[in-house]
Parts: sequence; C-alpha cells; structure tokens
Amino acid sequence: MGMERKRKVSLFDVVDDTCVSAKRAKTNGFAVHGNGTNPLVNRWNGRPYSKRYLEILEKRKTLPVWHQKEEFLQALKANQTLILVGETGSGKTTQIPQFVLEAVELEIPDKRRKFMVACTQPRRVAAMSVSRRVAEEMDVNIGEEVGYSIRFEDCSSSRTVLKYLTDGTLLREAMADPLLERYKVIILDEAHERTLATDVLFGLLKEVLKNRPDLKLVVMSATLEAEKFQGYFYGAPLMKVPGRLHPVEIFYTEEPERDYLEAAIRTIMQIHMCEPPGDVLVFLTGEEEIEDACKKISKQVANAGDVYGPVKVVPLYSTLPPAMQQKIFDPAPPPVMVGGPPGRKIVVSTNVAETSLTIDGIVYVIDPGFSKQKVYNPRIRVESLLVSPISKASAHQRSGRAGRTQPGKCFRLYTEKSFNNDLQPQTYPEILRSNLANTVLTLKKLGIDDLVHFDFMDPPAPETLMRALEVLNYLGALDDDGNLTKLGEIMSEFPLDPQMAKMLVVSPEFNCSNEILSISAMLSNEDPAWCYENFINPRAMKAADNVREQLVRIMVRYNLKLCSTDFNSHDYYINIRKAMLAGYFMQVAHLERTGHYLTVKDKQVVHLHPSNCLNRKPEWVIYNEFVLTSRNFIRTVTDVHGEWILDIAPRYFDLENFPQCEAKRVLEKLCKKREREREESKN
DNA sequence: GAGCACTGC
Repeated sequence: MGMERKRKVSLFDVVDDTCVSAKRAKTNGFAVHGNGTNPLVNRWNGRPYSKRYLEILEKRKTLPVWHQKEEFLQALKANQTLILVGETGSGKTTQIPQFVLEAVELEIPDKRRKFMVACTQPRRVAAMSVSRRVAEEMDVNIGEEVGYSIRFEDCSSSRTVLKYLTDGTLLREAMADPLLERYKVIILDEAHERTLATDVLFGLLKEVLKNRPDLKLVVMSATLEAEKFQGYFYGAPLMKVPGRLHPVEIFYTEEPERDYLEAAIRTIMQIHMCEPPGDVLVFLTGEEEIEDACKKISKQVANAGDVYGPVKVVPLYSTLPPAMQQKIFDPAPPPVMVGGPPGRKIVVSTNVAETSLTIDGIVYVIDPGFSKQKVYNPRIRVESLLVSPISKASAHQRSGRAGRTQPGKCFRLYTEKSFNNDLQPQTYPEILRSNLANTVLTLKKLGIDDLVHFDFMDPPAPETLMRALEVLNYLGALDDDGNLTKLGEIMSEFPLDPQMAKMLVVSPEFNCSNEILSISAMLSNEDPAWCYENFINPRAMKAADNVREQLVRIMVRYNLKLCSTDFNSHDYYINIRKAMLAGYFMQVAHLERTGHYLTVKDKQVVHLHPSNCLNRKPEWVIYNEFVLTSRNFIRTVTDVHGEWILDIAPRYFDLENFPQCEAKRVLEKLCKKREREREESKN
C-alpha cells in the first residue's frame, strides 16, 4: 500500500529509477523479494521483477519513442487530447500505453477495480499480439493487468489496467456505456486507416470528452493526415516521433504502362537477373490475378535457365488457408549447387501485405498502383469492388515494405508525373464508400439523434444517410420521426446487418428462430461451400458455430423464443422463407416475361449467380448479396411468393406509390384475386 | 454458367 502510494508520487520515469536501483540492489545483496518498499517489486502485481523484464527494458529504451517520453508525458498532463504521429518502427503502439499508465491515477475509491487505459487496433490479431508483447514487457500475465478484448474473446479481468481492443469492440462497449466510464485514457491507434469504427469513435469521443473532463484521448497515426486530425480535434498538440526504417530508393517508369500485370512480371525478371540477393514483394489486386501471375512467373524463371538462382513464388491473399499463408515466412530457396547463385522468394500479394501482414526480408517492392476497393452506389444501394488507382499514402506504405531489414528498392509501375498529379493524397475513408444502414443504427443506439449535424471528420453524402434512414424506417427500426423503436433497439444489439437482424428478431413469430439462427451464422462467415476437395471446411463451420452461439446469447437476453416448426410439417420451409422475407423484402427480384430478373423498385437487370442451388427460375426471389463482376449477379437466393410479399411488407409494397413495372402489375392482379376470394368466402 | 480487396461487431 505505502509503496504503491510512494511510487505514484514519482509519476515520471518510475521505470528508470527501478532499473538503477536494481543494479544497486544486486551489488548490495538486498533481498529481491517484495516487502512493500523494495523498488524491485512490480508496481502492478507486487511480484519481484524477472531477469527477462530488465533485459527487455534495455531494448525498449532504444526505441525512438523513448527519446520523447518526457515530452509526451508533459503534453499528456497539460492537454485533454493529444495527437501523436509516428512511422513504422517508432515503438508507439507498445510503449505509449505504458507511458500513459505511469502518469495517470487509475484508483477507484471502492478499490474493487481500477480505471483502465484502452488502446484500439483495427484488427484482432494486432490487439492480441501487441497485448501479449506488452504484458511480457510489463512482466505480468496476459489477461491480468494487461489484457485484450475482441469479438468472441474477452481476455481481461477486474485487475486489468491496460486493455487492447479492436475499434469495433470499443464501439460496442460504448453502446452499453455511452460515456465509456471505465476508461481514464483512450488511445486510438492506426487512426490513419480510417476504418468505419474509428471514424464513428472520433465523433463520439469528441462528445464524450465534453462530458468527461477527466477523460483523455490520444490519437496515434502515420504522418500524412496529421494536420487534418489536429484541425478536427480543436488544434490539439501534435507530437512527431521518427520511425526506424531503412532508406528505400523509388523508381518510376518513363512512360505509362498499358498492361500492369505484364509490366510487373517483366520487372520481376529484371530484378531476378540483375539485382543483388533479396526477396521481392509484388502487389496485385485479387486471387485470380495472383494465381495467374504466379504460374507465369514460375514459367519464365524456368525458361531463364540455371544461370540465375532458384526462385520460390508464393501467393498471398486473405482467403488463402492459413497453412498456405504461412509459406510467405519460409526462407528463400538455397542455391541449387554449392557456390551457385543464391535463391529468391517472390511474394505475390493483395493489399493484405500493405497493412495486415509484414514480411521481413523484403528488399524489392513492385507497385503497379492498383487495388480493389469498395465503392457504394446509394441510388441502387449496392456495394461493389472495383479495381482502382491507389492513393499516395498507400504507395508510400507499399514502398516502406522494402526497407524493414535493410535498404531497399521500390519499382512503381507508373510515371513520377502520374504519381504527383493523378494519385489522390489519401484513400477515401471507408465511411464515404459504404452502405451506412448499420452505422446509422449504431449511432441512433448511441443516442445521436441529429445525424445531419453529427461531427463526422468526413461527412458522408446526404443521399447515403437518407438511404440508410429510409431502410431502417422500412424495417421498423426507426419510426417516421427517425427515433429508434423498441425493435430497432433490439436489432442494434446484434452484430449483423439490419436486414439480417430484423429477420432474426422476428423469426420467433414464424416459429423458426433455431433455423434462422443457423442461416444467419452461416451467412455471416466465409462460405464453406467453397471447399470441393474437403467437402466441408471445418474452420468455417467452427467460425459459424461461434457466431451462432453469440447470437443465441443475445436472443436469450432479450427473451426471444428459440423455436422450430416440426420438420415433417408442410410449413417447415415455408416459415423459414417467410421469416427471411421479413428481413429482405427490399432485396426482391422479379422474373420478367423477357426471361430476365429485375430488382423491384430499383429496376436493375440481374442474373442468378451460377452458384445458386435452385433447379428452376422462380417468379420472385429474395437475395442476400448483389455482386457486380462480369455482370450484375444476385448471390444466395431463395424463392418467395407474391402473396407473402403483400402480407409481410405491405408498406414497402404499397401499390399506390409504386413505380410502373411488370412486378407492380403482377402484384395488383394478386390483390384483386384475393379481394375476389375474400368476397366469395363471405358469401 | 462463375469465382470473395481488407477489416470488424
């Protein structure tokens, strides 16, 4: 107790003191066991520091960010919000949260638990691996004083003072605890990535900070948009930390390339034949292109003959099974014979290698300047993937991949002029490229009523917001004044798109919630049908099962009945299809006399995706996904009946206000037929 | 008759 108080007084550089005392303690032969006054005792768990702690500490002190520790702590003390900019290798993600811990008071009067410091990450793996590393650096067990929290796994306890978590998880926590009262400091890391969750947290935290003068915010980012962040956060002080990367020489092409794939392969061959040893990383856009390129490269290398070293070509994309992904970490092949030319590893990758995965040993990067990016068309409510030019920031990040272990080279397959004039500085933040129905539901649940005046760092197009409000209104999640309904409140608790959440919440009314739970879980994950060879992918099934369990817990919490129609009943499948329609009535397509499907209201010509399981072309279908590839496809489809449409979604299919089309005429006929039948039964 | 940029709750 006394010791803890004392240590809190010397807030700054506690660790350095410890280290000096450690040496002294050893020479003087003091007991190492903690007795309440011994500086060798770990402040957080009262245990003596291990030898390893001191070893790691020495290494930590060589990180660039340690040179600015004092400066950082002073700035943190004096300001509520702070922006910290640092490139790869500065050590900010692991060290800054530890500096913060030294400088803030986390004690809560009731002593049962402590306030926490949160540090967000855009990806689960990062939250997990960084927290493990930091627990080791602090000489505590993971899940105790230092923990992490991601979907499906909360590895933290009442003792936790530092928690790494995904930005999405923090947003979820905010839904239950709008002022984020368990935190004393929130660190938003990798803010430059501008994920949807981070962008929402920006606006939300700005509000929260006004109501919580004791809360502090640290925004950490790569360099490019620092001034923009500063402007957004009322001119908060900006601190720059140098990175630790080796220099990377950039080469541009003299003339624009017509075929980037061909140019990329040509460049690989030139590097292989003319450049000193070192592995190569090539950025392409998708699975098919990558597999194709890998074959071509292997073939050309074989044709080049034994004068050049052996080559190992490795594809990399996120849907590749983990065992195959591991191959990127294999060493380059050894020379074919003793004294022969050295081998080379060539990794052909999508954008995963730009942010999510780092491969050491890369010396050459080839950047054709393209990636697949999500775009959203609010008019027809369709998200699709489009091969588009990358941004300057992205090009910068790619080239940096060449300089992690030694000086490197980056070959950009476009002209310098094109880089300067054609590439936009930043990739558009996700919030400007997405369907916002789910985001709007989250914001409403967070108590943000006035979306038009919500302080987005980059406000989405008004039409996108209008579309989202409209969808939520049709689903019954918002009333006509835009207020969250009871149904909407329950829907917002599910980590699903609003349509799916609606389908699930109403499924007990159709006596099939068990089945809809399974369907939702399967649709939320990668498709296990994609595994002809193994029949069923156990990993995907396990993942779906995880989701299902989580959804069941939420159902139980809201007293939603878990039920099934008798499997032998005629209504078994009918009930399931009706429940699906109750969520997906805005995604209906009608088979026209011409033989084509037309989406209802939006009137887009669409084709059933060939992966569908129907043995005929039903007149009405609902679809889960609209994909724009070689044609407009609707994927994962189920047939429904016109009568159900009228019963289940009368407001959306209000024929008085319906665009003139074949579907309308068919529905009108159905209506008349029903009226006649009703009359007849009366008589 | 075609084929999943990448994340996240």
